Amino acid sequence: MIQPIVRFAPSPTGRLHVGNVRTALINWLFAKGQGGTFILRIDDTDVERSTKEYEDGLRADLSWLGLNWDDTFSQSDRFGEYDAAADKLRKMGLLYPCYETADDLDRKRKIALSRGRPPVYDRAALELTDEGRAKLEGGGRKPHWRFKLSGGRIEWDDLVRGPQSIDTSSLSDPVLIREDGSYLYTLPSVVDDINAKITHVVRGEDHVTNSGAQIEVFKALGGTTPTMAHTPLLIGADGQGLSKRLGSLSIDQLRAESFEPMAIASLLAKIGTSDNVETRDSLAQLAEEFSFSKIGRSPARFDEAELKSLNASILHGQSFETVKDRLTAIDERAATEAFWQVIRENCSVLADVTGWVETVFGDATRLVDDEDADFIAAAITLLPDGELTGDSWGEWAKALKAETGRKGRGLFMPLRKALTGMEHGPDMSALLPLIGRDRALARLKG
RNA sequence: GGUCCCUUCGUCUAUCGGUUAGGACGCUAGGUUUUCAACCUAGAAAGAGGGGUUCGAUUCCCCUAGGGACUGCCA
Repeated sequence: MIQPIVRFAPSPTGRLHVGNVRTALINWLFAKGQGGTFILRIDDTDVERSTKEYEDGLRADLSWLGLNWDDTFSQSDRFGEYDAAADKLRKMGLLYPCYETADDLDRKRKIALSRGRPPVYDRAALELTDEGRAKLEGGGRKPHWRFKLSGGRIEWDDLVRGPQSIDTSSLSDPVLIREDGSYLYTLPSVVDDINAKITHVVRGEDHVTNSGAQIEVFKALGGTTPTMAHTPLLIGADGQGLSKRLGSLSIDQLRAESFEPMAIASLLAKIGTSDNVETRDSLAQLAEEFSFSKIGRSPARFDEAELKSLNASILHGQSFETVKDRLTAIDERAATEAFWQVIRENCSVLADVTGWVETVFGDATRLVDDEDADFIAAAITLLPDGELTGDSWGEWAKALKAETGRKGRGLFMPLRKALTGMEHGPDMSALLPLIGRDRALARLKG
């Protein structure tokens, strides 16, 4: 098999969100699993909405996830190529000028809809005479340009959806060039795919009908049509489309919330597939397991709770060395091996350490029930002398048991609450040395 | 309105006409741990509804319902 060449082609008009990233990830996993090439193409033909900041942001997001690209380029550098392709289509009679305004088109659509007809462009511009066109242009009107669809059926074998057949007569001729002369993504995308020798176009199923039209453009330009794969879209935990809640699911925000890249990658790679949703250590591992045949046809559910639990399991296996720098960034006091070993089991995201820093080193709120007051008083006098060690907790509990007759939960829970202000948390025998003698006494005394 | 896609435990899914409908996560209970977590064991938990075809339908066909996508001078 030839090695695949794929591309991920975001528009720098916003930050990457989980839906985008899933497409990027699937492209990457497929390419890398086959020893292929992953190209990052910046679709910035819409100069109005595209910004350098978003472009930088999207590169940062991909890099953070480990989705490195073998090659990258921007469409804004390639307008000459698109001009040449447009000329070629014009000469073939497949690109024709239209003079309707956006309002005109909107009105036509509404009328068609109200009559129960499909809102497809009526090709009125094709009826225009040379004189008619000259008159419009004389009046200062500039055309936008549409690609003339064949009207026949377009068929392809989709790697995810199987055999596809789209009737182009039910589609509007796509606008390739805006009135202001700028390109919509349809033509540049095809030109670049041909030029970069893209073998597989892998994107969300919201592009299925686009693919139908684009296949005709591929054929018109004499390029080989890439193999298509359209993956089902993501939906939220509530079963609704994700698009409505993009903001809360942007990659930079998940990063800010201190999620692990591999938790995100694992979840996005596994949901909607026949594999179990579990974490993997590396993208390479995910790539090895990737196959289009494992991807189902119904929408994949992205659940933040599931992400959190995957994240926790990654964190629990993380060595101190791998998180040391990030711990230091959160709080110097958290950056010790002993501290990390004790509290990591109680963190689902790394940012949770903040709470444990407070519990261990800060001002933990003392919690003592009235009926335990005497018991705590006894505990103060029986706290082992000298520096507290891993054995101190056991000795202390033993002494208290002998003194007060308490045992089990009634013995240790009042101590835990008095020392940490909580009913749960890491192992007390490990926690006690970290809290230290001075703070322990201060908290017991209140 | 039209076109396309989808519907199996709470969730992600397996099943290529005959199965006690399997697994994973989650959940519940017990064990273990002097908390929580982790771990071990056990358990509850599913074919959207209605018609066909067939000796037999989760599986094939049709209808209905529900969900998703597209129907842009967005990508």
